[in-house]
Amino acid sequence: MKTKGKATSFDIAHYAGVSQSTVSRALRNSPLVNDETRKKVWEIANKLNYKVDKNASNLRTQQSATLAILLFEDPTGDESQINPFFLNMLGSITRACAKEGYDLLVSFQSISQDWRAEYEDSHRADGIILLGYGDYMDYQSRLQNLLAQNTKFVCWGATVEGRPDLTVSCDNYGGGQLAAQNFISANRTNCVFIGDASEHSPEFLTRFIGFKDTLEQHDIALGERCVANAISTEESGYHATHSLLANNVSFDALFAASDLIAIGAIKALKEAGLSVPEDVNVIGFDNIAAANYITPSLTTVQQNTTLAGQMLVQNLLALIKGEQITDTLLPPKLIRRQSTS
Amino acid sequence: MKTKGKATSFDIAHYAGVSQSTVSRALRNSPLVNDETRKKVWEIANKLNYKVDKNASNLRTQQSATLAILLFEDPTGDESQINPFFLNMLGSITRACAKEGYDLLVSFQSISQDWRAEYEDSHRADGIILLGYGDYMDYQSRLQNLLAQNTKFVCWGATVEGRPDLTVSCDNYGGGQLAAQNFISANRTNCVFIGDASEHSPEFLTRFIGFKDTLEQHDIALGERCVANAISTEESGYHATHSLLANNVSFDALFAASDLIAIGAIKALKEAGLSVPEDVNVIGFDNIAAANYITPSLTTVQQNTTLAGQMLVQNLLALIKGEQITDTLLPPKLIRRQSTS
DNA sequence: ATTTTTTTTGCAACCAATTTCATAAAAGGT
DNA sequence: ACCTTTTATGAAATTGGTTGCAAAAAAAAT
Repeated sequence: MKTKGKATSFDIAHYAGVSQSTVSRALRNSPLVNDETRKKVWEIANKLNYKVDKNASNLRTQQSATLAILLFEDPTGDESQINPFFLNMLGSITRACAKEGYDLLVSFQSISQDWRAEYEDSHRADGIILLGYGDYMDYQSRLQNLLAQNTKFVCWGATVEGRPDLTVSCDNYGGGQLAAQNFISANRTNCVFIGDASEHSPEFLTRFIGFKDTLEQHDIALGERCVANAISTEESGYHATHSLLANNVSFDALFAASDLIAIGAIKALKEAGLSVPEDVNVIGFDNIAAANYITPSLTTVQQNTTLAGQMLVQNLLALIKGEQITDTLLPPKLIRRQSTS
Repeated sequence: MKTKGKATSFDIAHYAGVSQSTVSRALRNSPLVNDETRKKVWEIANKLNYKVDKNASNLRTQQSATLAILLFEDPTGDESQINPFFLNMLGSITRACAKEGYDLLVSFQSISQDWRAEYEDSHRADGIILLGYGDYMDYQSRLQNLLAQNTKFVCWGATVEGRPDLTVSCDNYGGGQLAAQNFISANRTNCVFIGDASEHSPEFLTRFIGFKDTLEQHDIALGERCVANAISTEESGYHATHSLLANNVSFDALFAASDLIAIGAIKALKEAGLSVPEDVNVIGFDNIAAANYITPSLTTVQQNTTLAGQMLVQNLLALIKGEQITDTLLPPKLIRRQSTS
């Protein structure tokens, strides 16, 4: 009982003495087949180590049971280092896909590169998840491609007014509030923000606004000089903080738009002879693994990556099914550690 | 010039005034078509946003242009935390696949679970990459499935004598040597090893043997009591070190089988009032991101994940092509940081 | 026993490409 | 001008399933 090459449904049909259509139905547990027949077919299929050919099946049904994830890398140079936050997301998305019975096609994209692959993948997968798209301005224009193709996709990122795509994001505004509240209750009112607070990085911008609004509600001002531009890397955080200090901006509380920035900032502070948290309280954003390992350990606004992955997949699947869905906002959570007093 | 639904090669054929076969040839740049015709077909294909249907193409050619990676998770409980080393590998494998024009199908497996997916995937992909298989004894028996099916696969792990699968691995023995040499030249001869030094974890075992052999070549003994069993988690490293100290084993140098173990070990040492590196020198293995962030920063044996990913993919592709290939050993490199003097 | 209804089954079309084989067109040789 | 070779093209088979439709078999109703 062994066929050369892989067994096909025809082989099973032959051994079971039924037609190939019946085999197909039996294996998909269609109610149209007799229980006895079904059992016999299944037995033979198992014996032959038979598996449905996905290509044939997908071709016929015009589905792929596959989602694609496009991970845009920060242009940090070092090839092998991916933003750990995205790596976590990748893990949870993979799991969420598996749970739903979907395969996940992973591809990494250089942000600078032309978006060919995202387009290619749109033909291999039922839907796409976009992660870490870099500069929002570039992203926005490229979005048009996907929209024009009527590709189903969801995106991890800020919920921007009038944005044409469907997003899942952390409540960045709320996260900024949490940070501000923490500083206020610790009586640290001399605050700075490190991160790109412009429309180029809507997530950072939203965090900043939540932070700023909350401070202002307590009559604390955040001057222009108290915002230092930085992208989400340790180096960038280091340099931004460094130049802030070099400009004689004095502060006792620092809110970084991401943990990587915060780690760089702490390094700069230490080098300047300032101690954390005594001289400066520091709060980051993301809760990457390193946040718990550095000294002092980093207080940070945690994004629930497990939930995020699930929601991205769930929403995408709903979108594919044609259901009407809306943007999703996930609750942030402040993780208190040593970098705040 | 717009068809309902996705454009097919027939649509292009129609607009170009040629047959569908010619379209297929033209798009694959077959030498059988006239340059003029080819150009015309390409133009129309571009205009129609046409992409070859992978399902149809793969079905016909009986290939998938896809590799699958099976990531076995450590049974650590916390769902969302994946061993960061493997996450890095995932990143570099993804890149290597992209470079070779292959898609990568990712799936996570609970080690305890029955290996169904690996089998399933063997039908969707041309080959499989296995990563982090947990207990080697269990793994070995399950390997038979893959071998029986004549599935093409490569594995990241120790090169074990008589092992039936093809592996790519770091030179674990050499890594152990590096650690020992470092201790010796720092005149630290009271060494311990933390990690499962048994055939259940061949990688760890090999690191241990390289370590031990080198010490013995310098007439330094490593007693039984100086090896504490641990799996690759921070907690496990913490507890192993803790019990070593509780048993009054004294030492001035500690080699951990992985960075996570080392991080846990350092925590235990600190709690016991021992300082690193003054009282105890510590060396880890892997060079995960956290190794650079902890205090003191961790001296460690780096595994080149970028190269590892490339070799895994390259070897697997060679295997698929039917080429004769052999196990690959990658050179380790000692990264000196603060945890050694 | 006969008709009606229900349950199972098989035939054949279909999905979108690749590829073999036959043939038409163009080029080359004498 | 005629035959041979080369080049370019199309018709049709093929890949392995899924599914609409028709028909056969079994069960139920009269």
